[in-house]
Amino acid sequence: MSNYSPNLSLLFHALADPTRRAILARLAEAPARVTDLAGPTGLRLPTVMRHLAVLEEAGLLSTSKDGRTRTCALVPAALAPAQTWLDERRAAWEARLDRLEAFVTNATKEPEK
Amino acid sequence: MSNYSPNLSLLFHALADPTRRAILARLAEAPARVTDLAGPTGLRLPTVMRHLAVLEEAGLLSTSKDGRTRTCALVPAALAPAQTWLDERRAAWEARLDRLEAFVTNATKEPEK
DNA sequence: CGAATAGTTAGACATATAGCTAACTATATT
DNA sequence: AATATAGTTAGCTATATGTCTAACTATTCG
Repeated sequence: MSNYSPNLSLLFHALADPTRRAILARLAEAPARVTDLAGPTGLRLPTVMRHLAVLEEAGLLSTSKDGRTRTCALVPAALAPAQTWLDERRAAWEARLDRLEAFVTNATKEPEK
Repeated sequence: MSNYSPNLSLLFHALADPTRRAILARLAEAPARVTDLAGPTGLRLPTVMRHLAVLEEAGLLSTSKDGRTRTCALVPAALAPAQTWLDERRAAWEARLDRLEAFVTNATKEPEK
């Protein structure tokens, strides 16, 4: 619909993979090199690189290369759009439910089926 | 790593598609039949059904069939795991950043606390 | 009954995703 | 200079995803 938002799609897609969430968890402790991230996951370097590319496109991490090593670091603020979306939706949805319940409660006089 | 959670993957994946988010937005107004959901999206019924299956697997909506029509309704509480995950991560990540900044600041100026 | 309506199932198809190996570049280390 | 280390690029494979059409199963209605 008119509610199109490429950022949200990239963000949620990036977060939808357990390996990527594991990478983020690892980076929450400290910035790390690509090899450091590959170790715990048991994946090959090129595979990890793909995940890093997805995370970076979503804005969730930034990388910098120094000599032959690339260091990856979290970008905490990148979560904001997802949080905002969830907060807004949930509030709206629950408000709707509340109104519905109020309506049903008021209309308790009609049996059916 | 050990933080594996299939629910989160299903949830985030379900939310990663703009069409599915549009369906959720439509359902936020009121429960709707499958055909009602197909209309605005411009998609065919089978396509919409697939999206509904994804959303239902993620727990985001529930459906019930009455006669020949199926009605879909939101399950607002289903967003909770995603919200919790985001809140926790973001808090932890920013706390880490703060500690880092404090460290850098302390390293260049007089120590406090 | 017979036709219209709502949904479902099955299958085709193009693209995307997640993983791999092999081979290459660039930087340290010895 | 020779070798080891860190990363990158290219390309293969299998599976998943999003979309469609066609054909089938109810249900409802004139």
